[in-house]
Amino acid sequence: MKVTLQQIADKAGVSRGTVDRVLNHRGKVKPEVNERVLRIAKELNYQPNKLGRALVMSRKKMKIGMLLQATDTPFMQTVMKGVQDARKEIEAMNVELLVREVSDQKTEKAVREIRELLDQGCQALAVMPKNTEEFAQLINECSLQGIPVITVNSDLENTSRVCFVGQDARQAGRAAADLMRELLPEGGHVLMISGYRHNRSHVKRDEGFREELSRIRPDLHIEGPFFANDDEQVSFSMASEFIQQFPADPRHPLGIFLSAAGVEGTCQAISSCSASESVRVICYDQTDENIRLMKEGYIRFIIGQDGYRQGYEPLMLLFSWFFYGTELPKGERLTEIKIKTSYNIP
Amino acid sequence: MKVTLQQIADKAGVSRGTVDRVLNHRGKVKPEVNERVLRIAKELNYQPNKLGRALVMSRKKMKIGMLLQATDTPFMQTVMKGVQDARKEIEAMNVELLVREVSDQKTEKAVREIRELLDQGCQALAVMPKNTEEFAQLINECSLQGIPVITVNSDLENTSRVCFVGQDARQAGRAAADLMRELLPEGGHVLMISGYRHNRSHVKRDEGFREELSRIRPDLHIEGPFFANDDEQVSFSMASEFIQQFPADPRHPLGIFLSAAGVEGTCQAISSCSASESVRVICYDQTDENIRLMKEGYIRFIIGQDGYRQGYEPLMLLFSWFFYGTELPKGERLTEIKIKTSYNIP
DNA sequence: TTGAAAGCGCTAACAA
DNA sequence: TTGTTAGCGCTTTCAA
Repeated sequence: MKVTLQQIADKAGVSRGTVDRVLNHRGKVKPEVNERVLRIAKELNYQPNKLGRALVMSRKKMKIGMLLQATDTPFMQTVMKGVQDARKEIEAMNVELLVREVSDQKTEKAVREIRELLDQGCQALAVMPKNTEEFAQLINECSLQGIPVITVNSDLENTSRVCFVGQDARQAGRAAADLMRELLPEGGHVLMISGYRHNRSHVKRDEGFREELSRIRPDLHIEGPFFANDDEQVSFSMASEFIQQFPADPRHPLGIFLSAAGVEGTCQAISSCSASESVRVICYDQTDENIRLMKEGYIRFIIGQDGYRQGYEPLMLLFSWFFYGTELPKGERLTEIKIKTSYNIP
Repeated sequence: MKVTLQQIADKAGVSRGTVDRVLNHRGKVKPEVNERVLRIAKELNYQPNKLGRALVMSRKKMKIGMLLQATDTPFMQTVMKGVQDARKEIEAMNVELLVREVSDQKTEKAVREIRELLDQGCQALAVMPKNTEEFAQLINECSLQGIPVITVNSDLENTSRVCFVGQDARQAGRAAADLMRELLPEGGHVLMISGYRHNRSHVKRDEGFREELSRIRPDLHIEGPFFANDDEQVSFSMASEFIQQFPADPRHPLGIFLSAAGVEGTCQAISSCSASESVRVICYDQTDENIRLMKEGYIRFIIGQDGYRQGYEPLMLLFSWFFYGTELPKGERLTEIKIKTSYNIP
């Protein structure tokens, strides 16, 4: 049988209340009592019972806030699934979850949303940050007030965010390069289509890919990266031009690497050139659309970043921290770099 | 605020006890009261509070039993990690976990262990089964007694096991074939080294691999599968002979597919032939040893089956079922087929 | 067939 | 500085 507060209290000749005070550092306790209780707790190897604590906590009104970006993209849908599941669990325990979304690129809009979250009394925050100074300062401000912030998907180093949940984008780029190496013939051509020049994830993937591919396959010719700004029309043009520029056949295929959106446009280009047998595509994010295109034979590999976990884990970490008193992890919690083919995708 | 038993009781003009009786089908209740309570509960969308229930349950003495096989293999170490983590969570809630291990191939030994688990009062079971009639009957027997059984790693279809947690072995074989297709030159040679002829997972992987590879790369020459019976000496000989038999160079490599153990022996063979540049190995299970061999450059791809989850999930499912009253899932819970390269492995 | 009450382990408000 | 007590939501006696 597990050891309880009461048992410690009995052994120490004090009341439960005092033991609670000692173990949780609330209120003043006579030093000698303090020490005695601490010693006995250690002797008995006391582990607080999560359920007891939780039952009490569920009486309080706690709020967790979350800020998401560009929730209309397919990848974000995956993240949202994680958020929804977390919401269910969290709300069952009587904790409120406030989710805000910003779709445009304005920092100020995002900052305002966070302030509103704070005003509404959120005691913990999970945010997909903008990479600006103003935003970084806001996060530091929160920490100062004792409100832990977890960054999601994209990190903000050098702030006092408590941890980061997301992918190592550069390594994800390298992993793609390592797969591409197997797909192309001696002296083959690769086109790199990226997203936004100012998006760190995109750029890091590009860097990782290019640096690793030119190292392990110096014979290949790498074009780009070109930035399609998530515009399918643009990626369509880029891919079309590339395919028409270089001759290819099924035995000597071309490669296309996409570090962001633009997959649909690229595949349409391949389709309209009747080149699906002679172009090998590697792209990111296990979205429904990408999965479909892979099953249709346009995409060879998808690199996944476990969007579900990015939605689910930050919230559950904050929840457990408050509710069960678990420690918040520090530093980076890198989500798995998933390699998906049509054979291991749902 | 969440709706509680008491609120329903108030609204129905009865006591909490009666509401509990109605909602959980315990004891007799006057039909009209029964109906009224049910209606109100639905109206209010009553969801029982897990914590309240759990706190009461933690008073009882519950036991979960688990039967594991061949726990000395590296793969099983991964499973054991999952078991240990589950144990920690489960025991924190005052539920006992009894784990038994059998190392030999005897069915009767395993059956005896299960009977002992039952004698000791286990109310739920997770087992890695033997594929025998006797074992299947034992599982059916348990279900008859109201003891749910979850099969782990290897399934026993046509029994009344409540669900299965493990990999789709045949599909995992196909996934390997799809990777191998990219690694070998026109008319190349592949060696298949398997484990035990009577092990269903091994055989299914073999079947999936062979069937898919010969479909998508009919030009390749496939040797085997040969059964090494998890003996590194044997796999060493097989691999050595294969490498010596067919000429190869880095541009025209050979392929070796291992559906079970024997990886160490195979890599030693490659090493002693100085052929690491010209042999491409695909094997199973993300074990420390395999990871090391991959980092050393002997293995190109590892197909993982999420052994951790196989240890963790069955136990947590049974625990939540008993403790929180959650439903047990039916059918197959297939663990992810993970494709690992040296770029996405820890 | 039903109600009342005890109690799971913990926190927090109040009293001393 | 410490002890007492009232719950949190639920299950489970024990009486009625």
